Amino acid sequence: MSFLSPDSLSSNVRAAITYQDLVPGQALFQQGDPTAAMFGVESGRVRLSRNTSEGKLVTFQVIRAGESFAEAALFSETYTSDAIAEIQSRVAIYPKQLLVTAFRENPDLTEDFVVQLVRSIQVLQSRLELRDVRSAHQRVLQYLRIIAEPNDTNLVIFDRPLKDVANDLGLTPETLSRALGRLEHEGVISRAKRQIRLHDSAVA
Amino acid sequence: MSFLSPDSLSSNVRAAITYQDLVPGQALFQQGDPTAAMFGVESGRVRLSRNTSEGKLVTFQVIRAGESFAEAALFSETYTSDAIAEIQSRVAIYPKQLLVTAFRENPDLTEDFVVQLVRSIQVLQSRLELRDVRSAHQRVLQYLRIIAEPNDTNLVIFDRPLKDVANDLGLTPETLSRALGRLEHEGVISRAKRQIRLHDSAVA
DNA sequence: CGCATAGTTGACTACGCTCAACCCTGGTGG
DNA sequence: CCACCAGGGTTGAGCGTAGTCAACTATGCG
Repeated sequence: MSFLSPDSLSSNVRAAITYQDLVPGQALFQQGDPTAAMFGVESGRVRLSRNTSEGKLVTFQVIRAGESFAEAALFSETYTSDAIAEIQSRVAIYPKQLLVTAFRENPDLTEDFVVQLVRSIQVLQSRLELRDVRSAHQRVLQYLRIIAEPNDTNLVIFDRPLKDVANDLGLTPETLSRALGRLEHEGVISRAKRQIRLHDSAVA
Repeated sequence: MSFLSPDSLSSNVRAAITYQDLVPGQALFQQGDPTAAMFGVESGRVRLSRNTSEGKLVTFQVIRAGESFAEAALFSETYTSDAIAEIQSRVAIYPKQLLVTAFRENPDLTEDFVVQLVRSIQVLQSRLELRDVRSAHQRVLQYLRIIAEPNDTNLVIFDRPLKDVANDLGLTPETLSRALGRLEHEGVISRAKRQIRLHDSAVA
């Protein structure tokens, strides 16, 4: 990614970046914590989520290697969600104050930063839109289409348990399993464990 | 609001701002249109929404007088949603290129802008979280709590049809009606048409 | 006064959730 | 090498709740 790549930062900024390793399930920060920094995932996978009062887990975004997160934290007093490592991960820490001052001197950096924010908004919007699809198998199909689109290849490979995917979709694992089964039965997709191929009939 | 208030803009920027009046139902822009500007609502009410392939209407945000919208458009090629006037409205038009250059010269303005973006993200996050509450009456209650919180008074007054509110919540008007009826019956709220009072038992 | 729209209520349906049992895989240790 | 185990995934049965369709009332506006 271009944003926050080493050569886009001045040396003094680069020097202030530290790193942290996280074990699976470890929290980097929690909702309500005072904001101290934004982060980039060097390796592994971090989930931004929140626990509702009813005990449900709402996932806002899943951050993978090369992506940044908690951009919004730079302009907020506290974090608005939890950040949990789903697997062993390594994150880069960009101290808040440091970046804010860097932005004031470097408009290009700022612009890249804003682009990231906009991207977050768009991700959240599609997630919200997805939730308005009531029928489980339509929602799953839509989800697969969204994931498959960028690659353009009609292949979707999940790198995490289907039960997590189900949760992202606002479904139970059982319902997701049945939905996938039905889609396969209808000939819309074919699948081998976590690899799913969308047939042409799924594009329509 | 502080952002884009007249005195925070240089005179040449101010001069380039134009205005447009919208009749109820009129679209200011539609998803896919090339982005030309961001906007502020001078008076009236504008809805940012999208029509799904299944014919549903997903509302991302409702913009009221004094608020700005389509900030994300400044850093995107096309608009990602429709902007529809829900009632007679007047919007200020801030041309894209103009603002982008203004940002490069005015870090304070940029920071205010970013704060707006962050706010959008937080709004979307709570909307998404709300959707994870399955039971209708719990969801409605949660929604009322969120709306009531800032004012701190336990009174919620809707300025638009309940069927629109229902749609925001991902419910049908019938279900919302029943949910409100039930909450009232349980003594959690009391209501007179579109005015709703939350009782202390609703805070828990 | 009459029409259109919003809101309410009722009966029925359908779909996803819950709970439970079962299979399958990968990993661990004897 | 196999026995065991834990977690993920699948399948089944039954239930509950929100959606749907319809009829009716209430409200606002010409």
